[in-house]
Amino acid sequence: MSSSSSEVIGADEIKRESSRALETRGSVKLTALDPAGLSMESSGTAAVSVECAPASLAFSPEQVACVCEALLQGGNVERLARFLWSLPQSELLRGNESILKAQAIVAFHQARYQELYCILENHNFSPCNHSSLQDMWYKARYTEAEKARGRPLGAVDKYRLRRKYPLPRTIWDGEETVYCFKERSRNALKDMYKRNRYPSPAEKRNLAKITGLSLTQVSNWFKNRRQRDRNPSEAQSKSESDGNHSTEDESSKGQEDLSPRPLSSGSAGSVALGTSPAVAYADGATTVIQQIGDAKMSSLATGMGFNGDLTNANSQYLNGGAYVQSHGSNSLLNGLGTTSGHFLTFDPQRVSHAQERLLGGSSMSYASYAMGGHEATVGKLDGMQPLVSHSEHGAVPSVVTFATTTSSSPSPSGAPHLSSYTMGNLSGVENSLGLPPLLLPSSSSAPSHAGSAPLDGVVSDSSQHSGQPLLYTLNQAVKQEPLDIGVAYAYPSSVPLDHSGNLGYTASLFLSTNLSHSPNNGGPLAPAATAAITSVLSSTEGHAGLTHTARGLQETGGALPSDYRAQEAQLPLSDNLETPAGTGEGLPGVCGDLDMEGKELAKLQTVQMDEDSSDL
DNA sequence: GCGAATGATTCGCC
DNA sequence: GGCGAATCATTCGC
Repeated sequence: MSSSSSEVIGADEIKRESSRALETRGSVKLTALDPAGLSMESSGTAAVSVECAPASLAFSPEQVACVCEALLQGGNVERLARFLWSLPQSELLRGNESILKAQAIVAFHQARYQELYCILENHNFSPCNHSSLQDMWYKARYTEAEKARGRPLGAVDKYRLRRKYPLPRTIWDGEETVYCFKERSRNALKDMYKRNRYPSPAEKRNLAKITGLSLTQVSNWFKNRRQRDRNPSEAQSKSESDGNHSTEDESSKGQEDLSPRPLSSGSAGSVALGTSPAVAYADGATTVIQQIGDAKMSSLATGMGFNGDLTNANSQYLNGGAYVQSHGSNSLLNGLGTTSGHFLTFDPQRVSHAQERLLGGSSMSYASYAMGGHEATVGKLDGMQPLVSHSEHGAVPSVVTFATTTSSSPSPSGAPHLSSYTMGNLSGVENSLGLPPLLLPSSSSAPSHAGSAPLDGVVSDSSQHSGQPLLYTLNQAVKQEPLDIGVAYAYPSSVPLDHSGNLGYTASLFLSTNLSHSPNNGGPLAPAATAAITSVLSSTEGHAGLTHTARGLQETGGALPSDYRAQEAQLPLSDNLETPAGTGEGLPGVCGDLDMEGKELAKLQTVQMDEDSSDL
């Protein structure tokens, strides 16, 4: 608990205040001065004042969830626990996922593992939470076992625990993984390998996107596969494991043919070594690519498969297991004058390794999925309107203002880095910045965004802040971003309580007391976090379900880091939305698969409060 | 516990 | 930067 607990109103007091307000129904004016801010006076004011009229005295479920998310991102479990404790039992029993997740994390952190297991086993969680909850599930098992055995667990011990305590289906999609790779991913890799042992970088990227693996994993897989194919003994074992159907045997035989070694052997074009054609289906017409000699043409075949609409290729790949391309091949083969039923012959023996790659690559026109898909979302989103206006809206009955600073160098471990609202360009800004009002989609003007697009809609609004671009992201969850901005800024905002109708002073008070500086309690919650939560709490009912996350890009430190974007791509999206996979080091995802990097991010997001966490 | 299978890493080469 | 080779670490089945 914070040393400033004498000054900061605790959760119990929040409850009392809430009850009192219930009785009086009168106007409440609360002012809390965070003593922690006194030390910050040199760089800014830390006074937190709250004035609010209790339009309603309870959080809406969405607001509770948003606060939970924000506190989760902040990483201060104690605050989260206090907040949960302050909630009425009815709120806890609603089964809101964010609350459940928060409860699970608190239980995990407090080593109440049975409670954790109970929560995880008895509530269905959305896929975007699976990864972190799975980590929690296993880590709790490990910790229990370690305590029971009194010694650290080895890899095998952990493996056996994982087998002993399989993930509940509530936090697992049910798809089996073998050696960390899902079967469908492995099939996709094998299928590609049968066509081309040396996929181009673009093909690897596509595979990474399809399989949900990282580019490195894909490359490693091909490298290992080639290496073990070259080893006769391993080839035997491989054929044993892979020889489940005739095509495998054929390909296995062809794999020798596919090896780079025979490139210069034999008379060119005279011997058809790999005669089994690669067949692709183009809009119903069959295009056959016949492999003659070293099947370097397979590169083309592969390119054909992935050419065009990767999204299509993706879904078909995953759904069918077998490789089917409905229309992508057309665009590729256009230049070759292909019509249905044509045979394309190709003699790779005349083509060098590099030429082959070049040839294959030149024939393909991959959509740029690198960051393009994500960046494309950066732009002005119509239908946005200021939800929180400046204080000149005097008619707004309630005002929540706080000014604080980050110049006290937030602690690297405990300081929450919720940068849901961060500045786009802080260069040259010394102390305080006034943040523009948050933008939220108009409920009437942007109906098409409801439930889908706004979840990852990034809005650039350069008009609000001296021409400096600000990005606002609307997400389902407030995300944590490691952002250490060495400047202070203030966020004045009006809170139209009459919009939400149920933002009670409890919320504001909670913010004023628990979200303000509390350096002895894990450090101050970043102003960005506070601003985000405030924006959340000031949301209207029409925006319920959305966490309004205003986030900017800090240009001072350079461009948005790639992992940031990667993480962005992991945002929970509707199932019908394509997740723009990052470039390379993949992002399989919290919502879907995770690449290693993404997993780590997800882990960090959820279990970072575990300070002595070593094996994450 | 053991061995095989598999993914990841390192190193040298081109 | 990608590749092959060697090697390590982990996963998996027995």
